[in-house]
Amino acid sequence: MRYSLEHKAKNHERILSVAARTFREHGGDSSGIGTVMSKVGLKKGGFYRHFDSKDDLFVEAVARALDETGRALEEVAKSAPEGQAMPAIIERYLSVGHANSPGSGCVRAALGPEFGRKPPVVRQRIEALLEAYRERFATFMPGRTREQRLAKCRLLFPSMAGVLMMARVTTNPRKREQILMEARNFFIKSFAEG
Amino acid sequence: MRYSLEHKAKNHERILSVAARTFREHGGDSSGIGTVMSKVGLKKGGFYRHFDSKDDLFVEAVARALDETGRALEEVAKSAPEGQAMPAIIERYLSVGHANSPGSGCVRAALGPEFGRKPPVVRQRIEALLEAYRERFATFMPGRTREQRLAKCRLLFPSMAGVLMMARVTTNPRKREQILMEARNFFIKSFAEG
DNA sequence: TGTACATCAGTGAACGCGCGTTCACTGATGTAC
DNA sequence: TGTACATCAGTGAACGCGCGTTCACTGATGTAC
Repeated sequence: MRYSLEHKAKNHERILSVAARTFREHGGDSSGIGTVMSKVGLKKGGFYRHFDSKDDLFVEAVARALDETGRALEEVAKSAPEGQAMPAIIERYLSVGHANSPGSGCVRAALGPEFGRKPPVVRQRIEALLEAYRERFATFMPGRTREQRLAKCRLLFPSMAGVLMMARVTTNPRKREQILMEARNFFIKSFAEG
Repeated sequence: MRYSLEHKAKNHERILSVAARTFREHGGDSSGIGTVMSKVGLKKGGFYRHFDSKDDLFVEAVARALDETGRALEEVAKSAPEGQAMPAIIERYLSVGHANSPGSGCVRAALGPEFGRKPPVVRQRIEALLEAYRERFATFMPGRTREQRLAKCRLLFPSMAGVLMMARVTTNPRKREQILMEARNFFIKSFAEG
């Protein structure tokens, strides 16, 4: 049977949303199309009416994840006191809550190494998404020129992603909190002041 | 037929060495036991005479990788001029050469997110390996107390791993070099001086 | 020193399973007349 | 306004493939006598 345009758009959204979460939780290589589709309530055969390939879904899911987490961080920044946007962003990024919920968190810390293993075409699409993300956050970054602010973003977000990713190895919640606290202090000192 | 003890030890080493490379190059989830074993020149059925499970191999391969790269960085540190050990380590870690060869590079930047997805028993073994690694490099880190030097390692290595991992997304070699250069400057200023 | 036997690294086949992708088919909806 | 037809989201089955793990079997080596 044929379905309405809204119907298709709604399912497209659902696939993206489920994929963005599942990929971040279990890794892109370990998340099958069949699993994603059945979580949506569809059969895996229907997948190719929505996406060209798994890599295509992967890029779209990364975009979706960056958009979700970017939006959340922007809100944090905007509701922070005058001049405290960047510290607020860092505090939130390096929070225990973020470390404990990879499925709804930063896609770099969850899938970073996979990006570099994708074929060049895919990598370029992801690169463009990350570039847009930096543009989005350069606004909140102190610095004289736009290029300086962008360069700081190019350094801060990957660094924090590395810390978050490694904090997730620790099974002990106290150690996890301590690592994150030390990192928050360091990055706020290095990027949000002076 | 039965084989000599040296024969077994040699094949055990070969499996570890191939796995350490293959896992870092393609990801642990995408590297099969069959592939690893056939690269060694054996059939996959023989794998379980050497390791309990794939997760067991994973941990041993991580240990192997940390040992290889740790050894290389130690040499860099030891042949650096007086007081320049840490800058030398940072320069090497954030080099184009390292970014271009994940298969023989830092296992954090190659497999980091996978660590956090492993069952607690596996994660604890990896945590212990990372702790030993920090102890190894705290020696070269400036700082008054042992705890201070360890804390700096806990921050520096994950941060650099994040930068390296994200630098690998860029397809453009010039951009890659620039990101790494900016990061080298930043981390040397933050960790190797003052 | 020589013989009998136990060990066990490696093989080859099998287990059930999920993978990404393709495709003929369905039937309600949107479109053209 | 009513009818005929094209569209296409979703199904269900199939494609060949590799996955992690198990196991009966092999035969040269190490061990015990």
